[in-house]
Amino acid sequence: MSELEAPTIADVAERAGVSTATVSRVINQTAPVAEETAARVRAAIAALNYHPSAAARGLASRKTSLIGLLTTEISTSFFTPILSGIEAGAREAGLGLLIHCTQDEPSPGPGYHRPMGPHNTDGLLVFAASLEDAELIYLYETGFPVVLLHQSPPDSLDIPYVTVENKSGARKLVDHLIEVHCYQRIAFLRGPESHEDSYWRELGYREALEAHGMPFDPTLVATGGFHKEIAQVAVGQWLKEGVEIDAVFAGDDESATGVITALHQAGKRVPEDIAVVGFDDVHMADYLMPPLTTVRAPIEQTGREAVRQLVRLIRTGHAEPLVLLPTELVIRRSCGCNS
Amino acid sequence: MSELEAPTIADVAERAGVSTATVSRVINQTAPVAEETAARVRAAIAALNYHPSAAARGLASRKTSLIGLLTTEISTSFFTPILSGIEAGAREAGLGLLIHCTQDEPSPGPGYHRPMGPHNTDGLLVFAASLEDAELIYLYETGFPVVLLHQSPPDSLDIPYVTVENKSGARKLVDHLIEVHCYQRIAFLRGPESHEDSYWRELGYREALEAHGMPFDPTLVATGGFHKEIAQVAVGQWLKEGVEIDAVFAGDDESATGVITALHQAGKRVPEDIAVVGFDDVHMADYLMPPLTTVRAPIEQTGREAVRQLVRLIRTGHAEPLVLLPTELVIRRSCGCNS
DNA sequence: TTGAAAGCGCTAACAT
DNA sequence: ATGTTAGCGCTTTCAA
Repeated sequence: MSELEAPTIADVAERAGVSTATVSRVINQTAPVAEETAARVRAAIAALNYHPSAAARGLASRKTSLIGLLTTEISTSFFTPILSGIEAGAREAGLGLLIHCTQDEPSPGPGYHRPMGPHNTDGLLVFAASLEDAELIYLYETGFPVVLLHQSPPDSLDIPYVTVENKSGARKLVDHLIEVHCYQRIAFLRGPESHEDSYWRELGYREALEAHGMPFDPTLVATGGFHKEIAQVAVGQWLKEGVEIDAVFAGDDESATGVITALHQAGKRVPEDIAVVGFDDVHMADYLMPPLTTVRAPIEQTGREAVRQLVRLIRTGHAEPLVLLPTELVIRRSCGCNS
Repeated sequence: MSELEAPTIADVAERAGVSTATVSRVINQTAPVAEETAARVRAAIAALNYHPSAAARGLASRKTSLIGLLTTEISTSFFTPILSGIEAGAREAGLGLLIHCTQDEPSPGPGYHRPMGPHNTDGLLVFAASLEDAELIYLYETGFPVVLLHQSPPDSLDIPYVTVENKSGARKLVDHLIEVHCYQRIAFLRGPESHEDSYWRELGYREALEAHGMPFDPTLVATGGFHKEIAQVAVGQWLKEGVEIDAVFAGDDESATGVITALHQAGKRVPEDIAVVGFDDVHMADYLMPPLTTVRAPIEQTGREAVRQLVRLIRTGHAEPLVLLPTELVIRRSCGCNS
């Protein structure tokens, strides 16, 4: 447990018989160095097991080599693959990843302690509604690189954002329910208000109904919160009230799980009595009983792509204003197909 | 997009009419400051929206206020709650969290670039086998704070570690299978070798058999890899070979999902024909068909606790050598109960 | 209770 | 191709 002092660039320079500037040059490949000299430096680095101090480097170069991720959730089946994609993207870009979950935190009033920002990162990834608009706007005006994930920018500022084709995915899904299975009474479960995804999915749902001349019935819409338990009680409520339902579009796969469970508990068969479909195609979707018909959203890619855009923004000052990743219908059995 | 220069401590000092030292004192509460002065400083900080540079602070104080997390996986149902606990723990401790997934990376030969260590963090959380023993030993000898998660230290060094009571949990589970359900041929699915958890669970399995005078039969053990697909094919293999099985202890819930699916596909009923039990009690466990009997491992707490120990280690130089979180049997239906 | 000033370990501009 | 040196923005003695 002896607190050994870590070697500094000066130690390396001394051992290699060069100046610290030269050591810096071979480390950062920022200027040509004679191969023989470079070799000596590398040897010294290896011998001393030298690793440059991130703080010193950051202070001198004014960059942290870190990106930050602000999120509202962390262990949901939806966010988890996104995080995976982000981590992989950051790693590939040679950037460290700082993460922070925003929960019951004070609004940015006076004395607000920003967990991440220009003081400790080179750029920020902001998932869903994890940052107040005011903060977002402040960062934007300040010229700090930010990319939004599954959320559009406030005040239509041109902050780049990446998300999936929610509306058209939902549209395809509900079209399938109507056209192939001829379901008439299709229910929809909303996600939490903080998820813009839910808003677009509902729009797709409504468009599908309208396109087929079917009325939008408010009694067929409830809140599932993108959450198993919440969806479960919502369905229980419908059942108790005797609402007539042919199929339920659960908003996401997580909710679909709760819906299926509620239906089973009520003695209903899926899909014979009531069909169920989800959205996202999370890992579990294929393992539910019955296997879940859903929309594949490339959410891991969403994370990777967000990092790519953020890196572009950091390095060039520009990025794609909007990246919309395509979604794809995944037919399994819960909709009534293949059964 | 104007690249505004961020205010420095000097700007704050000037605006408040004090020295930078005083500003530092009110920020860090490192020495008494007259309340009236402090108020002026705080006002200046708020007015300028000042946030101290992490790099400068780190360089001067020789601490980063960051902890690092090294892991082999990130989006598994097992790791996800751990991460959640770690993030919450770090947030509560006022520390930033840096995460890095170690995948197909070069061994620490010459020129090895350590993603995290003394150069960029105050301490490290190491999950499972995410860091080579050599590196671990080096960090240990260097006196750098490290806490292990779900893994014991190499060479029995006294590096603190936290994990769950795998062996006794498995023992209780298999005891239940034997004593309550009288299953004779109980199969076991191993996890990946990199997961020490699997080793201890197997030990619990073997002890339970032995305690009941039942032979250990190698043909009843295969590798499920803590993975749905792998478990699925392992079970398929058993079925194809006609191995007689009463129940399978899947190693973890993830595998159990694959086992149940394989059994369903083969036309077997769970638990009537073959019972299935898991380990971990992940979120999905209660939503499988049938609901999964398993062992509740407080894995989110495991993450929180690891952070607590790491913080202790950083601040005091000492921590609990071993924290073993208790596990608890969760009886649902897949074992044959309540059906 | 406060200020002055010396670094912390790097990078980068400027010399040579 | 390489060395010198002036900061980067803080914290922390040391004085006052």
